[in-house]
Amino acid sequence: MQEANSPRRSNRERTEATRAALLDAARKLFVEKSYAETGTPEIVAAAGVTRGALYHHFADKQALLRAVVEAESQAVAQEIDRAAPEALSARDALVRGGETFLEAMAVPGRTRLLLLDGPAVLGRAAMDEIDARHANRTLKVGLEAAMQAGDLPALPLDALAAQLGAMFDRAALAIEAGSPPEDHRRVLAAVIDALVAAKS
Amino acid sequence: MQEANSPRRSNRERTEATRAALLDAARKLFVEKSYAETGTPEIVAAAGVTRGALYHHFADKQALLRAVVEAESQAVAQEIDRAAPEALSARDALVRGGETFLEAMAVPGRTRLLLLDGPAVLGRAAMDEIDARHANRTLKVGLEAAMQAGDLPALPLDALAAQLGAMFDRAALAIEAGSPPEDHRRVLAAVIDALVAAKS
DNA sequence: GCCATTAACATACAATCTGCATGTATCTAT
DNA sequence: ATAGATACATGCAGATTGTATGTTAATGGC
Repeated sequence: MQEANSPRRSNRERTEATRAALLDAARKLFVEKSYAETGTPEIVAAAGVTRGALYHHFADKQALLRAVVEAESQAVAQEIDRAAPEALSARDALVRGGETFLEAMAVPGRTRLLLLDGPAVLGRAAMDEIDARHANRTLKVGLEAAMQAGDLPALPLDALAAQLGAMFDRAALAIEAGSPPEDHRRVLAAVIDALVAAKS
Repeated sequence: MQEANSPRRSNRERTEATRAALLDAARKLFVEKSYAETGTPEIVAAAGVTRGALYHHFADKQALLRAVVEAESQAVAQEIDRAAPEALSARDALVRGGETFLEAMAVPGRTRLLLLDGPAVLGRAAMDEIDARHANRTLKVGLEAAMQAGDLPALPLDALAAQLGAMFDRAALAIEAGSPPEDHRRVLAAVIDALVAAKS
């Protein structure tokens, strides 16, 4: 038997603690100064481990970013799922989901991680794959439901989800840059309403 | 008197030739392997100059990317301007401008330079400033004309231009990634048509 | 036409950084 | 209890960036 602090920790505990410390430190620094301007020595110092630990748990610096991005993307989707009120009109569900997305993306650093460094470092394809399992999935589900309910015109689902998703992304980016949030929300709602009205 | 080739060139000639060689080489390599994975030694080798010349003409590697991006952005806007048919309905002008934009962005490397590495390395604010003088300017002009003609609902112009621009950007990216171009063009046109129909 | 100045490079150097290879302590399974 | 795997720590090699210093070629007065 040992005290609860450092000695005698199981391998699983050690791994989890180290990975968490690395992810936290990396997230903080990537957000503060960008991925490219953050060195691994700085990350491990902030995490209180050595570079050896970093390269034991992650193949390279890029894999560390991938893990950070994955977690962040998942967190955003979770907030959207949690806020889903279930019984709304297709239109309201889409607008409501969009609002929640913008709120979730207002968490400091998320726009940089998910919309700038992520795509540039990991590539568009990798980001699409991640997004398809998270935020963009929620959007696609909403669009599909609306379309089948006849509330939206029949359009290619993937293309529509991609482009509407891009609008939301851009709105989140612009808002963080100081653009009036109300303007962007109005435009988003107007586009959704226009599409719903065009359901011919 | 000297022969026309290398000796006895004016300073202006030397500068222009060197800068052009560096920009060409940098563009080629940034597109092939991304900004981050291209080293300055490789760039200057391809350009046939030394790193001294590079750092004489550009403050740093980032400034070189900025120059490449600036030129690329200008080229896209120029193609759009050139293709503008002047006397069309607001709706047709927007759709036509969008088509031209997608064609221009199909030039290899443009999506990477303008939509991935540019924003990540130079920052969103810097890219917005560049875009505001080029492609996004043409979009904004088109939207403003349509709005004043009463063909579009009154919406915040900057936000609308930003978000529609994001849709076009995303379409360009998706098309390059292999997504069916026709799907994206249909969605783009559907959104524009829906907005025009909602002009009330 | 000469000379001082400046522009346009070339070269060498210092500081980092990344990824890997090697070494060591700590679990874990048998 | 011991063999082997896991989780690190440390040191190294190669490469990269930006700068400082040196050199050559053009330019602008006199």
